[in-house]
Amino acid sequence: MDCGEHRSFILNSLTLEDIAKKSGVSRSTVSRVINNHPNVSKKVRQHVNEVIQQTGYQPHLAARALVSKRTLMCGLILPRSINTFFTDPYYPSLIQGIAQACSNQNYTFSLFLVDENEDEDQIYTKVARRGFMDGILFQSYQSGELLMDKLAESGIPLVILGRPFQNKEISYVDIENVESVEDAIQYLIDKGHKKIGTITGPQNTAVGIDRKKGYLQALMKNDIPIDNALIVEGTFTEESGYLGMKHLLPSKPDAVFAASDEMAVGAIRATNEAGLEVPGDISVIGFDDFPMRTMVRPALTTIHQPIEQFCSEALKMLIAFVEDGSGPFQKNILKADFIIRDSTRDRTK
Amino acid sequence: MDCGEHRSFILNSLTLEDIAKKSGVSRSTVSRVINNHPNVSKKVRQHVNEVIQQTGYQPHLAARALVSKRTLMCGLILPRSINTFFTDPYYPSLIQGIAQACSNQNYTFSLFLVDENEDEDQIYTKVARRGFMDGILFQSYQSGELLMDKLAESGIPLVILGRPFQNKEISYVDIENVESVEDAIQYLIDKGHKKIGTITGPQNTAVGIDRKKGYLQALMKNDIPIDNALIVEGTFTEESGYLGMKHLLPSKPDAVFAASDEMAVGAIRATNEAGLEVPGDISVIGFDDFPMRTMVRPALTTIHQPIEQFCSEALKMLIAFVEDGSGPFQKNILKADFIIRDSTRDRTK
DNA sequence: TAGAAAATTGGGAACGCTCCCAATTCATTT
DNA sequence: AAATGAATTGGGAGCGTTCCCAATTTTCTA
Repeated sequence: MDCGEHRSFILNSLTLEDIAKKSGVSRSTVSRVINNHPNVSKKVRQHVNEVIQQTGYQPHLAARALVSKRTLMCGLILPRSINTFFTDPYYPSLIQGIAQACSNQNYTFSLFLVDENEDEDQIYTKVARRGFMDGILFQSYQSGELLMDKLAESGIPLVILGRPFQNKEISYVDIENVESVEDAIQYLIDKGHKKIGTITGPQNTAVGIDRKKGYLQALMKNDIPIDNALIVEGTFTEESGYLGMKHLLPSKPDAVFAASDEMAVGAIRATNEAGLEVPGDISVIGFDDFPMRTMVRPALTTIHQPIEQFCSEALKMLIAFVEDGSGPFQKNILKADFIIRDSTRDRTK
Repeated sequence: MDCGEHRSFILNSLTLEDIAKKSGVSRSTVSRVINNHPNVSKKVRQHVNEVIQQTGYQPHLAARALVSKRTLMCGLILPRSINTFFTDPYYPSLIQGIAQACSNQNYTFSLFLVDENEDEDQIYTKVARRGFMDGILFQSYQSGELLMDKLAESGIPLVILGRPFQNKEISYVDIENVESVEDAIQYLIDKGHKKIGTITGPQNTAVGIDRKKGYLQALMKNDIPIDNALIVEGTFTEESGYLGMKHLLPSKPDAVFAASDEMAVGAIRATNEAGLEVPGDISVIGFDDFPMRTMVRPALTTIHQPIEQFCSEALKMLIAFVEDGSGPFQKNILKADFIIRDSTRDRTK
């Protein structure tokens, strides 16, 4: 009778009923044990747990999802444009952060890379199917606005990563791009810098736009005229920072804010190649402070992007929507700290 | 009666039965239409399709999975070590490739980033749950062998990306690392290079080991003594290529094979900084040929990693296992072509 | 045009779980 | 010791599909 006793873990396909029989209780009781429902006597609970342990039983997720209307899975939608996805450490960082957050919350995430000009309907139907994803995390990107609207309209729990482009009533999480850059530029001004340049991010990204805005606002608040020769657009890559700085050097800036650390590193290289020193001749500030760029010399003064917190906040928001229904529009803006290291110096003394 | 006609797409939760009623046929017939079963009359099929279209009906995936025992989802397991995940363009490329392959095959993939020293049991139970993933793609990495064995043992369809470390009977797909590097080194020898150095990949990775092996074998076949001063270990990053080349330069190599394009780029930078030219003074060969590193000057002679094909082969293999059961151990080794560009030159004339 | 064969259709059962409610057991009170 | 109430337990129904088989309709053949 008990011929299956010798732990056949292989392709385990026990059901609740099997466990029930093995432990001499009912299916319902086993279910209660598994889901930690209170109304089970200590003795029974322990015994059932032992049986579960030794059989290696695992509830069938599809069956569970069918009745509970919850899959504990969420989708992460990212644009798949070659240049950003590979060269910008932001995406790997984001993926890592979301993976970590999901792991913490016992969620699983599926990654959807959408071509910027892919058919919206197609990806929409792929993502928003019933009994599939509990909710969607959606990286904001310019050409994704239509898809974003469509998803929002469908009623599936949705949280946007980074602010949407058009101002709309879809909940999102973002960081203080404008304010933090303003702080950084103000710091440069306070420390006696007179010609502050910037290598911006791409102006078709929200962060690219916002960080430039922070730069401009700081200058304006201090009545410093905007000099277009001190502004150049980059693509967040080291290479573009290098080229951007080469472009800026003839205008003789005494400080440059690069909208990413990668670009800052490139900018420093260009500066050195021109026979100038950082921070001796030019102060350089970056943005991101991701772990892998911390061992640059000189250590970068930069703005810390709280990516881990960003991801966990986003997921928490999403899970709240899943559990309580998408409430009213919410935004969650995280502080980004300005961190002073060795690539800037005080020019007032 | 027909009060729901005005397309309430929002939170669509129609069932097969609803569609059946609306189209005046039975649930079974609608199911046949949806799954393209042959036995449905043309007229009925068209009518049902219309109803499906205008209601926006989508089958409930959990319900479907419950009976069909298939979720059309697969897991991709990658190690989450900071340095490789962020700095090596291989991982983004792989993720992109798998995403593309899955999209083509109508699969969805979930990404699992596992800490190198995470509890195997925990991640195992996360991944190998019933009614969850149809199969698993598993990036080979040294400390992942235990988890890999465990998954293999569980009977879940499994394909390893890159060869396992210990030779075992688990199906995998790989590229010809050894052979392709041998070809490249042979080319250098044929073109009159006398002192060929290498910047290897990390020797705790299979590709790092294999590419070094290719280098060594080529030298041995040509009776060229191995000079340890001409061998240095890198980490696949540009920085490590730069440092590696600095280390090699005192030995005056006339050619260097770097186990990744990133390292090759760093090596060229170090060469130039030392006042030497590529390929004038030193020939440099890379490995990867990923799209984002093609605009380097001089254009890199390199070995093309067929990442797209690699991913699609892996997924095809996995799907075959899902459909027909994991057959006997298989390996699928893809050719990696040697591509001659401008970073090497002929020294025989 | 009857009868047989083929094509189409409908409904029951099952997948493995959760949830509800009724039944049972146990502890408590008078 | 009986009555009351609380804690525990078991079983039915249902989640939305697919699959099987029987029933019905259509088409074909003699």
